Amino acid sequence: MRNLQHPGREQLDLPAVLYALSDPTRLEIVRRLAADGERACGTFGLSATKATLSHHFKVLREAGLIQTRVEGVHRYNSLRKQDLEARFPGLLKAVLKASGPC
Amino acid sequence: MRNLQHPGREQLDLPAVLYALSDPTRLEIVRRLAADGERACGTFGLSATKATLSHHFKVLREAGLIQTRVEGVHRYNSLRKQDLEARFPGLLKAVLKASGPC
DNA sequence: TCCATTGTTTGACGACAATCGAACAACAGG
DNA sequence: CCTGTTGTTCGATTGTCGTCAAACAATGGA
Repeated sequence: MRNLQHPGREQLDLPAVLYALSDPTRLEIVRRLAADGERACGTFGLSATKATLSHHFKVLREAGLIQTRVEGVHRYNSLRKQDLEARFPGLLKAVLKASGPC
Repeated sequence: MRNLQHPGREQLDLPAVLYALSDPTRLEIVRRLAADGERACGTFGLSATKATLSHHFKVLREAGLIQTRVEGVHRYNSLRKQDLEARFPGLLKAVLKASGPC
């Protein structure tokens, strides 16, 4: 549990990324990370339980959308903007723009 | 069955669009429509059965990605490029680019 | 009118996904 | 140590998805 798995930049899979983004809760997480930068899991104020949110973060992490840094008792999540831009140019920006004003 | 349902431009829903694109078979259909323009359902040479393909076309249609025109015994499908571009600027282009060379 | 073609619908099946409560693990501070 | 905090994992439930075969519908042509 100390070391979290993140796929490499070359392993990012487009269908998996699109699938991860197709859930409203996960899309909201990504929007906030894009707007506010790094955040701990518990600071999103979403209405799901801890277990459900942990599941969504896992889906996002395994799809390569976010990376999670462990520091003490917290997990700080951030968007993998550069990896995503390198692999899928313009995609993240288009999705964020399409998801409405921040 | 004569008149097919297509959502209006304003009704296009981003999670639904991303979900529709997150299946490899459906993504391939979209890629070919983008490359070749209008095509009948049976001309894609995909390995799934008629029933499965019909299901995928329905998902794409109901998400607003394609429109289907009935002519005789054929259903001609085309990408709703302009509606998609109006609602989600840059998204389709980024997805197509990310999905590999045509 | 009969038949072949094209695509949809139905019903079924197995696999997977979203959700939750409860138990667990790791850590920080007293 | 003990305790509270933060987040993960487990087990179970409920629902959805992708897939297929079979039946059906609509059309055009022989």
